Amino acid sequence: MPAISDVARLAGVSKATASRALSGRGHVAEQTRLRVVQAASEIGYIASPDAASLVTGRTKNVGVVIPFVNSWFFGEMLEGIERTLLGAGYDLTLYNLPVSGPARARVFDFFLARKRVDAVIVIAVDLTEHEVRGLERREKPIVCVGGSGDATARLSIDDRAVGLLATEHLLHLGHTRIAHLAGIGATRHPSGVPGLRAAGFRDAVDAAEAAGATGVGGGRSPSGAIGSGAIGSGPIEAIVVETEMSMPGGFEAGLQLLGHPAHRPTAVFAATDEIAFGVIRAAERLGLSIPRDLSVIGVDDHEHAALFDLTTIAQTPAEQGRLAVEVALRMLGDAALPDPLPDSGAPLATRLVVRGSTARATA
Amino acid sequence: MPAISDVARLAGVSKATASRALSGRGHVAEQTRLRVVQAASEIGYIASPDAASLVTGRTKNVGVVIPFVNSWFFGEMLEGIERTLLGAGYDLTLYNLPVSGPARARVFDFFLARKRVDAVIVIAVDLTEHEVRGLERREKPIVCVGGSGDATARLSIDDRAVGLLATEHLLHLGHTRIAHLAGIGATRHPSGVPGLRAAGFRDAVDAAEAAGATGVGGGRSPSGAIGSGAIGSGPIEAIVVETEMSMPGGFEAGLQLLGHPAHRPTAVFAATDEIAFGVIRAAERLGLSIPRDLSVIGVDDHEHAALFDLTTIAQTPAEQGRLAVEVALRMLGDAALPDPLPDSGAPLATRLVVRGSTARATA
DNA sequence: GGCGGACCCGGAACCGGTTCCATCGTCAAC
DNA sequence: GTTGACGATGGAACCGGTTCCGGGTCCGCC
Repeated sequence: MPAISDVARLAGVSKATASRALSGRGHVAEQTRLRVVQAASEIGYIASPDAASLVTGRTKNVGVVIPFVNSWFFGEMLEGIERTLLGAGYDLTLYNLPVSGPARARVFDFFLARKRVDAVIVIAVDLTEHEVRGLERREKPIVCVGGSGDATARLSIDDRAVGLLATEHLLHLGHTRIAHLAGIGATRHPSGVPGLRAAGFRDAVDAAEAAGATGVGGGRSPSGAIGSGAIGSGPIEAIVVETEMSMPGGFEAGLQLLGHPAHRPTAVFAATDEIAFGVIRAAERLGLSIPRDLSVIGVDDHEHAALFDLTTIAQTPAEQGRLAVEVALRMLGDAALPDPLPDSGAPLATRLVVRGSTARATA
Repeated sequence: MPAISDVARLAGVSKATASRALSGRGHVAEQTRLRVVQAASEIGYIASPDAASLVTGRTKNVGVVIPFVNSWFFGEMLEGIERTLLGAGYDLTLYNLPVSGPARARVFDFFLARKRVDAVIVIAVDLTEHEVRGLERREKPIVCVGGSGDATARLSIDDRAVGLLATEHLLHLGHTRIAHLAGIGATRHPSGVPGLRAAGFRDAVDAAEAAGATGVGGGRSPSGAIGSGAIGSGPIEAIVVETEMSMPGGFEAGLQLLGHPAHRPTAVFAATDEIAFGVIRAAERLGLSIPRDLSVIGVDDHEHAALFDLTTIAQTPAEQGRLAVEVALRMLGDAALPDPLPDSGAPLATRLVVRGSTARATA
């Protein structure tokens, strides 16, 4: 393997000049620069990133911590991150770790603590105080996408507003018996993604009841009473059920929810499109027609949403991944990036996409 | 940041001894080893992998080249690879690249050519002669999973046998009008995964026709005549249609295929479960009942297969990923791995999983 | 008692780059 | 005709480990 000293010798210059010529830092006469470049390509020289990062402290490598890769949302985001990093000349080291467990401590204390990565992008994982401190002590920028917590740069949609909008869409269609299939942990972790979407659901229901009760006098239900019981005894029948955030999860929950004819809701707000797909299949299995017997709305605009004709609230994980990388690179003081980033505080964009799975309530 | 010299000073030994004590190589008195370890943890010392790999040439890092991460099969495999690498103390650098295009050349000539990775695991990508040579020149082991080509370690199921088995399952159920929804490229690249599965389909059809024509005299169709036309004019009506290997792809193709009542097949062999899901939805959309009006069999045993009650041929991508890592580590001469690997030449295991989507032909 | 070898340890070279500092030449400004 | 700024370059230190080599001690064995 040729080293830079070989290049230097062949070009008739010193190591220092060869380094300057190849990296572009410092002054080198154009003519000698060409001679060095020529010599390098002649012997197939490729710089050793290890040697370079040993002295510069930069590795041109960022770590990505992600709880799943095998779900549409996370996979899409990972692809967006990867493309953007590659384009900027960075490597991506993947840490796919369960939300908790021994593997997590190992990744943070051993893998990420070393000097292998310049920055860390953390997806849908709440970092502990200890984990944040450990990285900050080593001056590694952290960018969080989704999830909660503070102390770091954070990119996120407004999940509470999403829940509100989805539910309002159903309410405006005249539905009064509405179920929310929330992700697991919605009640236990009110600040997590499932919790925030459920809170938005409650907001919409409460507001509708308050509006309906105007002049009649306070039929507003105590909003603490969710869980999997009914909330609100007013004109709106609302129920929240937690389920696995997947298609089988939505299917199982859907069967339970829709199987009982008497209490069957006429509309379902699913916390994710995958849950919604499961619900749709459960409804079909039970002989219910969508949207005649049941309206369904999801969140994500999954690539299969059009196939299921699913009304949903779109977000763009690949784009979010791209943004996360740009924020991270900016924190590293890297390349002049194109247009200024949106206010880092502002939530990311979402968009209501109305398809055929929601319609006016008929009952 | 503390360096090893700080540890050495604190422990009252030389850098050399400190290095030996911490890495476990060479002889160090147990007592001084403890003193060094104690000193290291006291000041929070963490070795710099850059410095180490600079001199040893090993990086404890393997590169993974994968065309998609956002599909069940690849995502699952990636998770398997990641878990195994992490367990062995290795980092995983991800290169998610389109099957062709400028990004591909960049990854191979720039990213992988540097000394950042010890080995490369390539998934479902056929390497060019030039790419293989480039890596071999730098003495980096290559492990390929799926795909075709030679010159490297390769892990793969027997896709032709899978196609054969799936089709025989349908034939034994009495179906005589069978369609194969193949992946794109099945005819153009006969040695690719879609091509091999399609070949297995043809094998089964040909064999059935030969058996049916026994004594009657050679009704065997020319097996070259596939594409999207009918193959075989004997007792078996077989057709091959290429489609995107996804649920929407299967849905579209399914609508076209099943929409025409006269030529409608009674059974479909889908090249992947995701295609099968699309076909099932298309059938339902057309009012066909499964398995009464249509039998469907897929390949993969996707995590949603049970939900769709889909008969399929199971393979285990996560397990395959684990195996790929073990082969790679073995080629690196790493840790004594548990039991010897299966013959590297032998194809990986698959298993027929019969569920409710296939049944005897009724027509 | 002498000797070979295993064990333990320190000094120093080395991996392959980057960068500080010094030197030298050139040219514009005073 | 100096002075000084600046461009171009080389020498050498340095990043943080690993490993070679050599010296010293202790033990077993002839």
